[in-house]
Amino acid sequence: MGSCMVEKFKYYIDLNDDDIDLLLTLEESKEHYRAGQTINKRDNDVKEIFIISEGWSVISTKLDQNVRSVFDVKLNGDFVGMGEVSFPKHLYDLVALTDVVVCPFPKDHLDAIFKKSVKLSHAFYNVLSREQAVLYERIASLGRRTALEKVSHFIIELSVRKKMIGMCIEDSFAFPITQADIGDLLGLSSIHVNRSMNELKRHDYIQYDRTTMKIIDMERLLNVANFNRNFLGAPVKSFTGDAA
Amino acid sequence: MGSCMVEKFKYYIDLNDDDIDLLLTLEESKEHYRAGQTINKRDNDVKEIFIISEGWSVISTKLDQNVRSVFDVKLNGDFVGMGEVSFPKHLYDLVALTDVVVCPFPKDHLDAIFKKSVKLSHAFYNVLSREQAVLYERIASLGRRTALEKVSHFIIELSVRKKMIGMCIEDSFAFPITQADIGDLLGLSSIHVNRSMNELKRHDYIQYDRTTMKIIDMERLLNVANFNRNFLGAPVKSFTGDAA
DNA sequence: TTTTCGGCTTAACATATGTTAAGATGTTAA
DNA sequence: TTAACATCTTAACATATGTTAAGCCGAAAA
Repeated sequence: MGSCMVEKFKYYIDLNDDDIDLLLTLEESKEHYRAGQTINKRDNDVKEIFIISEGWSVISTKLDQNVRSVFDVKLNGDFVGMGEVSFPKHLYDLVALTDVVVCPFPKDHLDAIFKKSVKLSHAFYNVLSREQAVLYERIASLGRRTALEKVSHFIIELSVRKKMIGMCIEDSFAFPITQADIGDLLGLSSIHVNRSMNELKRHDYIQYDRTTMKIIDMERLLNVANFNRNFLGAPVKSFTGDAA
Repeated sequence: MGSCMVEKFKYYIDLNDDDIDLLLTLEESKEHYRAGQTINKRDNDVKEIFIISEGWSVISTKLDQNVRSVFDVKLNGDFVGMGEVSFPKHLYDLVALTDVVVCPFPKDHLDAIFKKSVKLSHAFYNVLSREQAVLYERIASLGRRTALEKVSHFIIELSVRKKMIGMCIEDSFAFPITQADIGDLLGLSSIHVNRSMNELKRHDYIQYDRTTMKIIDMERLLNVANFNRNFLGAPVKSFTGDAA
């Protein structure tokens, strides 16, 4: 099996052999973590960027003794720490929800990329921009959507992301996340997450158990969520906009 | 008066004469907008990055006929469109709250920067990373804070930002933003923003009128807001962390 | 097999925030 | 000067969401 970074960037830009060689040189061997383990801890030194290779994890932080905020779920193929790499210490915790495999990419290698390849520098910049767009979407969601909309939106977003990596077949995908975690992600109590999910189930929009989520009526779910279909749109391959 | 971009980046990195020349070459003349004008419109072509030179503006989007989400307030010295530049079309509206002066920086010039200066590429990447950290903070705020905490936090954040640009004297600063706009920013109704602000006023934590905000009891306001003092912390000058 | 435990489910109740409406105030336009 | 309009303010009321508590269920541990 090849390089995580190469696989990932092939989606954003056309890599030539030099690019691929450069990336391969800089990559290290995979690391394994168990469900529940903390992969990165806030305030620890930032040593690397990760690409998730397998499993689910979440980026989160404790605001207070009893208050936790979850910022995002990270899946197979996602980058972690793309922005944190500009800071000396980790800003957030990265916690494994399932068993997880990650590809670490040492952060001083990023300096090498910037020196040697304009194209790859662009690519890193673009990844960060896309992450930013997703965060904006989340802000709008948190501020101005009802619980039912938030939950629907979250489920659809996951199905879209899972589909992109071939892990969503017939609108059905693995769903190993706790309702409490979803609450911390959407700014809701776990009880209210439960109410909302069950309402969606009662209407036969979705079906789920402890391990699996299946969207039954995507059309109506999209409607409930008020989902903007192009917010996870196609990537742009350069600043000048000559996309794929 | 010199270049906006140079002024701004001096804060992030040590610019030598070549860097400064490069930035100066690429900068264009300032543009003026009137209060209420839309500076960038969503779906229009992205042509440039801006640095705000004077005045207040907001980044926002309409989710629906009656629903608007405000993502951020942009002040003197702030970048706008640092992430949008990776997309062909604008993702959000940029609206002037007061009369505004901006320094445009054409986006194809960014390509030139990436080709000619590793250091400046780093700097742009770092700016984007810092913006991301602020967005994470906002997400935590929206999801897990009460109205009173949100409003307090917003006022303190503004005072910190205003202080950084020398526009906050004795905890007093210009405040030309509507309670409705604050509501759209914090995910609250304007009525509830009013309730919260007046509660803060009644306790003599703050004092304000249509044009000016003054923090009277910063200690207690920080306490109400549960403000994390280092979230607007010092910048990092390279990925390898050899800060200033 | 039984026990334990974490997560799900539901209900009853509490509360923060939203909504509507009406008047006050200040600012701009005529 | 008056009129028109934005915004702020306050009150009464409606509702979405949070909280507490209790029982249930299924997976892992003993």
